Amino acid sequence: MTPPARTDHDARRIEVSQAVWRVLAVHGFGGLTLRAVAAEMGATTGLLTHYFPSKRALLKHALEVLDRRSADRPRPAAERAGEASGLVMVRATLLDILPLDAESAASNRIWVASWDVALADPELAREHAERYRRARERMAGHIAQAKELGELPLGTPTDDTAAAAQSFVLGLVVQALFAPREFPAERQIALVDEYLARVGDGGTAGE
Amino acid sequence: MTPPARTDHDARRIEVSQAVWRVLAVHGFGGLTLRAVAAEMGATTGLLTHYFPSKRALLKHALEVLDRRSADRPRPAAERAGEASGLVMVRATLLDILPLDAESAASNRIWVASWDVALADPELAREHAERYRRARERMAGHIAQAKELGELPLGTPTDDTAAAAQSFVLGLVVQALFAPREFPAERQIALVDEYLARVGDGGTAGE
DNA sequence: AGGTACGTAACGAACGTTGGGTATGTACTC
DNA sequence: GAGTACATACCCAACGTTCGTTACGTACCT
Repeated sequence: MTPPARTDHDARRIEVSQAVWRVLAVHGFGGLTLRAVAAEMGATTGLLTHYFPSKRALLKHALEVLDRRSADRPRPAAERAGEASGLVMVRATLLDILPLDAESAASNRIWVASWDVALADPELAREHAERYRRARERMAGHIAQAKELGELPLGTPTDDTAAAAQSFVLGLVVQALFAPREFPAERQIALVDEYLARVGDGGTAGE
Repeated sequence: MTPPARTDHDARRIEVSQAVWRVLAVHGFGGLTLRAVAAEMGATTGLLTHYFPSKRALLKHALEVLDRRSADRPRPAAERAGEASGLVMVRATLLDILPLDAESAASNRIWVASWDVALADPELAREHAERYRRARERMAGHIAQAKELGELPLGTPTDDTAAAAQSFVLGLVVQALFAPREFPAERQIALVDEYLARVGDGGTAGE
């Protein structure tokens, strides 16, 4: 009656998700087929259907893994910031979104590509909206801290500052993906710092 | 030898493009099929192949139409700005990108959705990169004017200011598409104005 | 009469999905 | 502790559908 657990079910699901990931990174959602995923992991479509009842379920799981990976991935900037609070943390959060290396570029490519299917599917659109809302709230927390520290002016509502900052990085991601030569890592960082400097103008700490 | 021109060839191509447009606005690029387009315009796939040799040709033409439509569409803000120069023109250019009404929301949805296929297809990616580069250059022209007028500080390179501004609106477009309730037109405009006010800080005109 | 415009129908390929078939391991029996 | 029963994991093959594409037929205008 107890599940014999001959193979690690969850581990296999992750393995499948990673294959989905690799297919998406190269061919986008238009090239995401069960056969392509199966071939990518050296298996057959029968294996896929054994772990996911349908392609849609597979897609949803892949997006969740992508989300979790984005949340759990190494955040070099945030870690270097340590337990710093306020503006330093805001900066770290923004930098960790950007496609500064090949891996995060691949992640961002998939994110951007997912907007096609997400915008055409109400449920996926809702989930995406929720993700970005949470990201803004997280950012708003750091911004509120920065305000308390006097690093940011109090004039603008925290929500607006967070929405603006997220807009800025999202757009920068898109441009960097299409023109990586024009937006190398250093320039992306410089643009963020320039942006934060502008936002920080009017703060009371450094004056 | 002269073509009898029983029907207006170019007009039909535009008609087809508009059908493509309508299909894309609802189902995204994942739902773009010849049969869907044919059904949308009350015709058959035979008509489509008569005007476009392949689906890819149809897709490329649709993207061109989208580009041209974005360039030629009514620009309420820019027109109201008239022949104003400098910062007013920068503001108008930014506002005319945003999904402030249903129609421009549909356009933006298609633009965002096109990033999936574009990122997976080198040629389309190159064309997209070129489009955004041109948009930045156009913006840079207005920014340079604003600098001459003393409306913007001279410290930051014009290219960077343009890239930053474009990043900001692109990201705002994405967030507004996914969360239209949280980003109504007024808030989008307010965020842009807030952004421009920050960028303008340090200018010499108002001091 | 002749060529253009377009519908009709069919092609092969690829899609998501389903249903066996075959190992391979665990659980129970004695 | 060997033998049986059984569930799991997976491959393999095929299903019906839908895709892009092609060939062919027909109506219409000059």
